[in-house]
Amino acid sequence: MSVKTHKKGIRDMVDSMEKLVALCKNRGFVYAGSEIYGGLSNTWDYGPLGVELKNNIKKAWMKKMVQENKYNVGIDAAILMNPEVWVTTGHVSTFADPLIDCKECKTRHRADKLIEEWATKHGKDVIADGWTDEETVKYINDNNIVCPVCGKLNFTAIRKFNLMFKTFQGTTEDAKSEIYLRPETAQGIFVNFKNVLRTTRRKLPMGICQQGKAFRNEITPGNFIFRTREFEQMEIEFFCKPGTDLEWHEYWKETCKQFLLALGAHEENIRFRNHTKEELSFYSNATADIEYKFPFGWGEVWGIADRTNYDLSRHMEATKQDLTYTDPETNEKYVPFVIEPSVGVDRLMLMFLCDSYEEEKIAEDDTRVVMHFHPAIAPYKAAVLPLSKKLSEKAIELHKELSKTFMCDYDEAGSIGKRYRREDEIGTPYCITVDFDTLEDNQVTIRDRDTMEQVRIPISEVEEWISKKIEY
RNA sequence: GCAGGUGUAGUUCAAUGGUAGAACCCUAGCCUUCCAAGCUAGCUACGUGGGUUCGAUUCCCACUACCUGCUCCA
Repeated sequence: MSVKTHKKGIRDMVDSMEKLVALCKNRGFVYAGSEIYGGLSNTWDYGPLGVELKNNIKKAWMKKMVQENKYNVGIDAAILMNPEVWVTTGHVSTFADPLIDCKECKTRHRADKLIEEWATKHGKDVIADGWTDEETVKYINDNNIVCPVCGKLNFTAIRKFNLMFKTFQGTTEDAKSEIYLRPETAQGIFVNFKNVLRTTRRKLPMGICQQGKAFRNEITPGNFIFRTREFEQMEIEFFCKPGTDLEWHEYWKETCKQFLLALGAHEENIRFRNHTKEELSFYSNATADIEYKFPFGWGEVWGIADRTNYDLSRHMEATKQDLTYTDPETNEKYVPFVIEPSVGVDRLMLMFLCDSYEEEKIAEDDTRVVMHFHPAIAPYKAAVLPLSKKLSEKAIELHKELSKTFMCDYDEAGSIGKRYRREDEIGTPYCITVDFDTLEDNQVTIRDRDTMEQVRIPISEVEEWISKKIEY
């Protein structure tokens, strides 16, 4: 994978998210959700430029992970799944914890754990798991179980935070038709493992790739599009032979990193963080996060986890289906181990927005904002700018032609310098100027956003020239 | 969900118990032959709902949204 870097120069890190959020809103990358109704907490809508950027990132991922990777194939599973899936994964039970807050010291506790801890201390053996809310509250009050932090007995009512969004399938709203919006895309891959293996006639190792929305009722979302309740994931479940998993884990760490670098991310803003033994899920062999240095601190962008054979084994238990793989050469039979590189699209987009942002000081009292997107992900690849409105006809003709191949902007309002700046601010890498000589020699000037260099080439070569530049 | 702060055009800021001004941005016109020129005109705001009041953007309450701290993670 070749690595292209764009102009680094003297570059001010976005010191506050506000500037970026303002730019996003102002130029049509990201708007606050449901704004004219007073908004809806932590929902964001992607505008005309935002959707281009996001789609370009998704396209790039598909290209690198599916099209160019010999092991991988893609699928797109349904958001709605059989609710039993989430029972198997533990999402139903784990996230139905009875939570109470102490009104005195504002700490939060699990009501059942509170009782069990108290019981243990008092030499009793009580399992409060599975009690009704009434039973739990009654037990706490009857036994005068106080807050372990402040020692007072003044709790809120029990609340259950289920991380999953619930809805109903069919027209009746009874418990039987209750289903969930998926809290992760991964399970859509696991339940299709057998289908994909058979229909593609693949051998292991094999990866299944998927992009799609997932929904989580996070208690604390925030930081713009970094953590939202509705988000989009790009996940690979990479199935391999047990014992080779750590090797593949390294392979995917490197592949993911190279992906980011190929799209122009600054290496100094990226780091790996390996999960400690305490952090690892009980079933995981290893997990490494790729973190990015956001204006608000280092944040996880890409999680690369070794999930062992946990998921497939659980699904085998629950469904009694055989999800083992038989090696066609050795006849060896095993439940594949899984490496899961999982990245949030919205986070990735935020990362590239931050990483591309530059506030360039031109004079004492004059700054311009330049978004240094890699041409591959830039919303517009080029803009056609007639030097004068008298040249509109020629310019419109060129714009129409180029638009057949890639997203191309057109602007004839205001001075040429102003238009350059407008394009700089939305990250358009190439500005094509149609001038009066163009009418004579059929050549145009292309200006590079990062280097400010200009080339003059025949109109007939423009499309190929730019197409070459946006390769990745 | 809890605590603290904030809420006036797209943005940054004013003023006011008698419904609001500016700059930048944006739009249109004139002008303009390569990096924010100029001139003219124009568009656009008191988060939402109650209450007090003759009258509320201003005072009070509730809600909502955003920012900052506690939980979780792509």
